Amino acid sequence: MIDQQTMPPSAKLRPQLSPDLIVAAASNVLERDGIDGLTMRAVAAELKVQAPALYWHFPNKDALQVALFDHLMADLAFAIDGRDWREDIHLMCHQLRRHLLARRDSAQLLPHGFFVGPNMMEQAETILGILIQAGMTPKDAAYAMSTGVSYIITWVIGEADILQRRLTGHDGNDQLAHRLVATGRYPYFAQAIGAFELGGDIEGQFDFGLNCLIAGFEQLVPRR
Amino acid sequence: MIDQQTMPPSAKLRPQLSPDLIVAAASNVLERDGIDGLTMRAVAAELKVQAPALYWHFPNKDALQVALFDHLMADLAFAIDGRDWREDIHLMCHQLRRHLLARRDSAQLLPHGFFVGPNMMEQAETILGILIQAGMTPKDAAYAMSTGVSYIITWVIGEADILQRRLTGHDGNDQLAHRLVATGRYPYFAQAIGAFELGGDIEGQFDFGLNCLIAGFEQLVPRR
DNA sequence: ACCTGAACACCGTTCAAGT
DNA sequence: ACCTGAACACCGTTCAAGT
Repeated sequence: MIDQQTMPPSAKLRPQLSPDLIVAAASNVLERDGIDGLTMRAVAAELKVQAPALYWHFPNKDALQVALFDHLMADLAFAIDGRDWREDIHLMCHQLRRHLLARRDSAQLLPHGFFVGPNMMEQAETILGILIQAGMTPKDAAYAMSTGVSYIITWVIGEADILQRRLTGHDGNDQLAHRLVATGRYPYFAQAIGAFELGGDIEGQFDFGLNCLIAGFEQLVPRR
Repeated sequence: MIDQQTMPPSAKLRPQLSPDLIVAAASNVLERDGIDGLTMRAVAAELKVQAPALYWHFPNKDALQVALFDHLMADLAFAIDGRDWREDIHLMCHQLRRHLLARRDSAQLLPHGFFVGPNMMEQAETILGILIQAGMTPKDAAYAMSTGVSYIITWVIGEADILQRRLTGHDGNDQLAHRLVATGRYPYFAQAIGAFELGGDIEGQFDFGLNCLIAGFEQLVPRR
């Protein structure tokens, strides 16, 4: 006969809660219901537990979101060849963009901007290594990485929004811009308005900003 | 004797609600209580009105926030001399940063990234004019502007967070990074960690990213 | 046309109480 | 040590009803 005290029946059906289990459940909720559906109550329900139980393992929702972000970055393995640092950085940035886009609303997880957690640390080490080996000072490399990652995170948030507006056909912004341009008081904007349209070349625009940043990075690397 | 129907007594004490009045009230609430205090109920209370009244003039809170952002950008007058486009852009970006920092949490107002409203339109026209006159194609100028403004907005959100963490002394991020670096498994990060510290050169880091972008912009302008 | 009262369907978080 | 039950103090938004 099993001792009820040390081994209650529920223990076999549902293992004890842990930060890892909670993060895994939160990941499911985020993928299924998006950032608006990611509530403490929903994560708790996913684990068949009451919401306050989560507060034994995380001090607050922000901490859970940070841990979840770091978890989602764990399986990000950069495929680089180490020949040209410019190509490597370019490739890594595109990979990070795709990684974030593939995990619903992951870019909106960090409440206070870019943050290096335990898993993200590995990726950061790789990036910093490339930049420092290319000839940057450690400080420049740190700034470059944080500027680049911030760019990509912000971009992905905006891109996800554009993709959704395309689906829903909600182009209120475009309509307002066109009305204003029609007044004739904004000649330069009138020339450029095509670039702001919803049907624009979205990946090309990502590359535009990325190439601008990399061009700036190049100036920090000594010529040979 | 005044007709009660057309001129009720309350009309003299409190004029009719309007989008402009609501935006002005929202501006007060934001400055006083920050983005977390900016609720429909708080804006309504500022106007001595019930919250549902606002929904007659704005479809939802997002629309009010967008209108508020545009309002806060109305008195942004760029001081440029038109001699060197690089200097002008640099100056405008610093001015936009200061403008956003001076209006509490204004950078967090836009729910879906950068947006050009009626007031912001004037500023956009100025920026696009400089870039196009410098020799950029209208499309490149549009991409450059949107990349630059996004960079500044994201930066300011992060900078406000850093400034607050300095005040509250909340440097949990730093502690985690130091613990991980102490394992010795991240040699490159160990060299760069000083740049991530809270006491870093914050304006220098802003300039770093800005100069990278402008270096990229320069490649889009024909040499002479 | 424009606003109020009351309610709906939620939130994050706290805390005494259970086991 | 770890979780539940119940509650607190809010949210954005809807909608019938008033004027």
